[in-house]
Amino acid sequence: MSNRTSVPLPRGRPRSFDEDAAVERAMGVFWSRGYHATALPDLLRATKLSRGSLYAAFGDKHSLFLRALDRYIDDAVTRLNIELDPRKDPVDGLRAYLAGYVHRTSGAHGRRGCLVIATAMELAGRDADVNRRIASFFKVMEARVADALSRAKAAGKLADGVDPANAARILVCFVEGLRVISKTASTGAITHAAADALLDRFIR
Amino acid sequence: MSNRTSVPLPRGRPRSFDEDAAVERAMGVFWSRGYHATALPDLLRATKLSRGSLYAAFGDKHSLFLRALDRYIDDAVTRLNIELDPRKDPVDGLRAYLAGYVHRTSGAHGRRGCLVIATAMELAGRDADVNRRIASFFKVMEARVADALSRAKAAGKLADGVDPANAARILVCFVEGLRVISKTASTGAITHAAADALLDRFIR
DNA sequence: TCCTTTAACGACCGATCGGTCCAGATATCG
DNA sequence: CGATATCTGGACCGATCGGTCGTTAAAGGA
Repeated sequence: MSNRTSVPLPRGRPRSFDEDAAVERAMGVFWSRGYHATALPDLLRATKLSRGSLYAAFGDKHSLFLRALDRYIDDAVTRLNIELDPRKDPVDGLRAYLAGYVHRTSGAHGRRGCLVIATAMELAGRDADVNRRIASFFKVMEARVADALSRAKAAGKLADGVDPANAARILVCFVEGLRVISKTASTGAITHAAADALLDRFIR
Repeated sequence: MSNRTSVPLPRGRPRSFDEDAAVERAMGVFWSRGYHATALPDLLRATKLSRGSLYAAFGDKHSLFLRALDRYIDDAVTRLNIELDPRKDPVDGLRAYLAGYVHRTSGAHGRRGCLVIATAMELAGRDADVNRRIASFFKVMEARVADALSRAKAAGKLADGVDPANAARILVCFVEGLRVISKTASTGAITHAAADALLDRFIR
């Protein structure tokens, strides 16, 4: 059973560009420049599309931005699901999670910042679509971390008196704060040591 | 000895508006909307100035923004110096510091966000003037917190194995991360509990 | 009171914004 | 091959951007 949705077969000239690749390139531009500072010509240059093609494919700048943001968040959630996979050791997972952020906030990587945070600060207050996506992302991340901490606690690996929910919020705020200060500071070994020290306060 | 700098006395019509108050109102607009999303008419409405007056007084939008950012940072550093005053008990100071951020990130306050973080994400990568100010601000904050922690350690109030420099970076990242997630989430009691739990891991 | 000096104002500027539309190219199908 | 459908590039649109400048109003000093 091909042609599942009973849509008539396309007849004319087929699309000659990869839509997902265009979204990814657009994501890169928004990531580097932010929403307002990204002008149409920037997006056209990055996607190698003409105005007409871009508007036909994506509707408008805002819709393309949402596609790019979704892509960025999907990537992050995928990474999260791998690092904090319930089938793996939760403490190892938390170490990998923190190590990932330390790496991503070091040097030039760090200075590029984070599209989610930049968007939260630039648009979340005045854009319901954006707000929903970002609130959901932070919620998912905190839930994944809390789950890993709960499993660690059940395995007797948490220090006395550590509450998984509180510790999860602490860890999430820590890594997001890392991304903020690494926009301007070169956070190298100190950050690595800080991440280790923080986790060591929680595990037995 | 009046007229110290041998500047000729002003002769014509004196300025009829308060420059500092105008900077403060402009700061509020940039704080709420961000740099790029703030248009001249927004600033004119907020400051009750005409285009001509605003440009005569402040040069251009970017210069006015730097004035506003400096004002915001000065306020924050002043608060920091009060909360973490070396003459006061360092642990009380750290509690006040965290409590201030918890309060400032709750409810509607939280959703307004933080001008420093928003600016870091929006402009720091491409604006050296901005980058310098923000890097310096984070450095000052981390230094003040580290100093308080060092004093606490000297007073025997720190838990075993806590390094003031690492703990300072952790606390700064935590509070900045708080500001990020509170842009979209309503962080109420959980955040308060998390802040308490974090500090309790460091003090004896 | 008159003159000098400066602030205040808003019309106006070129550039650029996001977005539309059309003419021409091109690929597929009957 | 011809008909058809879609893509492609860029001319073009009104709106708005940040910024300038000539005019007017007002406040001393002489």
